Amino acid sequence: MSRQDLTLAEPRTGPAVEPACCDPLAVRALTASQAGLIAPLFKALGDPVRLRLMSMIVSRSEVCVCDLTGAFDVSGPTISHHLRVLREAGLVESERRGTWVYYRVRPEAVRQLGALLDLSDRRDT
Amino acid sequence: MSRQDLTLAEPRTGPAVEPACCDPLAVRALTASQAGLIAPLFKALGDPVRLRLMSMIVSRSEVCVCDLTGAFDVSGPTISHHLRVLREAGLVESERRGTWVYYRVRPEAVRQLGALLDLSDRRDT
DNA sequence: CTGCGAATTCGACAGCTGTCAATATAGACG
DNA sequence: CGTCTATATTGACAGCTGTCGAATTCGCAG
Repeated sequence: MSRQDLTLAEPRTGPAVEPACCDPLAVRALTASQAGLIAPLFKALGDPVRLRLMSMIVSRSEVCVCDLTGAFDVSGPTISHHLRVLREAGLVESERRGTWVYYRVRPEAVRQLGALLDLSDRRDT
Repeated sequence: MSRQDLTLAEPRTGPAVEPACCDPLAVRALTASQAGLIAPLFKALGDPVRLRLMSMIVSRSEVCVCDLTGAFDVSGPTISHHLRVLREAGLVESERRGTWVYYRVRPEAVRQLGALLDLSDRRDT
């Protein structure tokens, strides 16, 4: 195995996933352990509200929650819930500054997923 | 909007998503319609069994179902179910050849997701 | 301390999802 | 035809998920 052989041994404390995990899917199939670590990240992106939240956070450097809640048809608590899912997946992080809370993307996490989907070194097609 | 302004008007018949949809998340946030089209693709990858199935299919040119079922702890019908989810999301396609069924990746779909996660032209970080 | 606005947490509930066993379908081969 | 094998579909069920309103926490300004 190439970079790291995630044995899933040590109980992780940090946010869900290491910066570099696996070769692109095109290069080498995932082990069950690897899939178990990475699937939750895709799952977190698998809801339209969360995907759009994510896109709003990624496309800016930092976003105040107060700017997010207005952009959706769902309630404040629901936005909070989705932000929590993204945060616990390790895709974003938040910081309170006074009254407001700001969200930022965790670029390593996004890059990891992007790298996984890279088809450039596929055997064919 | 850059390439295509998905109005979600016409009732789609084909597999869920057009080859090119949106700018990378880093460039421009998704509209609700765009998010509604793309989130199901991420959702399909958001299960460990499906992610691993996907990785096995992508990393080969073509895979027989008979080679997939043995690699998991779950039953045959469950594998069939997950393959269906991947197929209906438009991530893979299948072809029957005699007794066996072969699955192939749909590279456009994977590339679309990968492009979405590209952070290279972000404003900062 | 009191009150206020921003954000989160709690509790509830309808609907979805992953799983299996049982059944069905589709070719291949006599 | 009839049977064997490979996949898929069906039906059922426990557990998860997205949503809301109500209650809570956290800073800040009086």
